[in-house]
Amino acid sequence: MPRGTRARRAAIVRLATTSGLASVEDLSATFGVTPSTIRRDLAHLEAAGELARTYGGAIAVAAHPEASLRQRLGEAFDAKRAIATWAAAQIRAGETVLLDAGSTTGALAHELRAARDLTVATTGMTVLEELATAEHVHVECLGGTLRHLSAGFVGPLAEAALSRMTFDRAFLGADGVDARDGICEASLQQTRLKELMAHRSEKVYVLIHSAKLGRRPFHAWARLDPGWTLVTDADAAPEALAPFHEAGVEVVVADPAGG
Amino acid sequence: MPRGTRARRAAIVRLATTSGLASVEDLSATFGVTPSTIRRDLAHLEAAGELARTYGGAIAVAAHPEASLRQRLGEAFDAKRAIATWAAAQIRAGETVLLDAGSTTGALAHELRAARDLTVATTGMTVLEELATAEHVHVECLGGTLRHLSAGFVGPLAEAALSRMTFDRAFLGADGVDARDGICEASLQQTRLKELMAHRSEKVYVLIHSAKLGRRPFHAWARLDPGWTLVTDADAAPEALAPFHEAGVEVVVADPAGG
DNA sequence: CCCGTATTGCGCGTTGCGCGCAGGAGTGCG
DNA sequence: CGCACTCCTGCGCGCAACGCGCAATACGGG
Repeated sequence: MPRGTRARRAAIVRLATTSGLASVEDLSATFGVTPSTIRRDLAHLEAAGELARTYGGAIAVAAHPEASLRQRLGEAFDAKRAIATWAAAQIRAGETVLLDAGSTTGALAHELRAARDLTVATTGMTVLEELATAEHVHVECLGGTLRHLSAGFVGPLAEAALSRMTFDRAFLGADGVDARDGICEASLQQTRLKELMAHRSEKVYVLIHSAKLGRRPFHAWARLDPGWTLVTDADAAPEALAPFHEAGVEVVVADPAGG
Repeated sequence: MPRGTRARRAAIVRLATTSGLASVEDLSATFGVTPSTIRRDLAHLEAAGELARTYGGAIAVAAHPEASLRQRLGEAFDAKRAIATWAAAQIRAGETVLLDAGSTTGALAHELRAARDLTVATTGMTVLEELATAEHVHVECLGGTLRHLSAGFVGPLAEAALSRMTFDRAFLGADGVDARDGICEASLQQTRLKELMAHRSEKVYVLIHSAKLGRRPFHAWARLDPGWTLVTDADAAPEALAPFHEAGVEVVVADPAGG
């Protein structure tokens, strides 16, 4: 193998997956080889499933990695969909609901795309992306400072917007949840916002997949007033749910079949 | 529109996204139209970011189409990049800038992803998506009611957030622009917001690709105070720019090479 | 050293593509 | 009702990109 072939093909994949698109002409100029060679490279890479050919170039098959969020969307997909399906079924026509940031609330938004006569307010970009093309859903973004890690909004603008609205139901996510301490998050800014969200809503649901139950990864807590509902998936261990029952929290285990 | 065009294009998207791949020949046979028509359909759908063209057909774009990728697939990419590159070069370290909703401002956001010591406020989802993973850029979302068509925010929440901030520079998009009347949009809600955005900013730029110059597609206008700058691309006809020169508007023609 | 394998550049014929043109269907207006 | 306007459609043409075969070249093992 003439030297550099392997490296060149790897570089083509890297270029294509970072910029999304790569043209035969550009690649040819970049590597100092003829377009024929590039075409052959692309044919190889396409056969290997690393790229897709286009007219005049190649396109990344799975665009940017964007690991953190995409992976979180990927993991526990079935559990999140089950939770989201149950949550979506609680919502009545004409209501105004509040969706927190996070992948589980994003899954809920996905279920609501076909809804009509519904107002959704949110602090999460995943929710916005799901509902961006949902023509018949009225969407209010609360705004605020973008937290890059969670793709959600926090801070004064979000709090100010919250003070101008109330909601029939709030669906909150969490990094951890405890029967007495409430919701656990990485920062007090987030927990203050979640407390506000809960206070502005008639009914509060905490959507959390079973692996996060009982976890206490951080030390900022949002206390919740009695009457909230914990929604989790069927993999939840009974002993993990017991403290919530004892504390008088309503516990819902979402059926994967979509009940 | 001859009946069925809309339905056929929707069906093409469905076929492509379910089977992953669709050829021009097959589609032509399936719908009983000529390959030319299918190619035009695909061109439309590609510009809308719903598909990617391949040699002889089309391929489904990833489940969650990456913003920047959709933009590259979309129309007038080179022009928008040229405008965005010039605009990005105007911004100084430590500034706070305001980015309107729209694909051109999305392209500007793309150029700012690697920036440091910069605060970006925006009403556009394309901007948010571009900067979602830009760790070192401080992003403020103004919030508001989502306009599904333009993927931007308008209304009271956005206006309230604007009243709490001021900016060094504002970069506005437009559906049309006129030397005397200012910015043309589909609704007065949008134009009022743009007027507010302009008033809250030291320097105002209108980013608009040349095809929109002189177009008056709607009848809601945002008047701009003197001193604003029109930024367009090299395809702009001199006679289209003349009225702006006469009105004392600073006109910038962005060099595609990236000057 | 020799040989097999993989790669490269080049020229060829083929194929799909974009564009311009003309006709037709739907829409809004006087 | 006619008229202008817009959008979609089919067709033909020039062109760009493609795939393929050929000969030359580079690398690695026996």
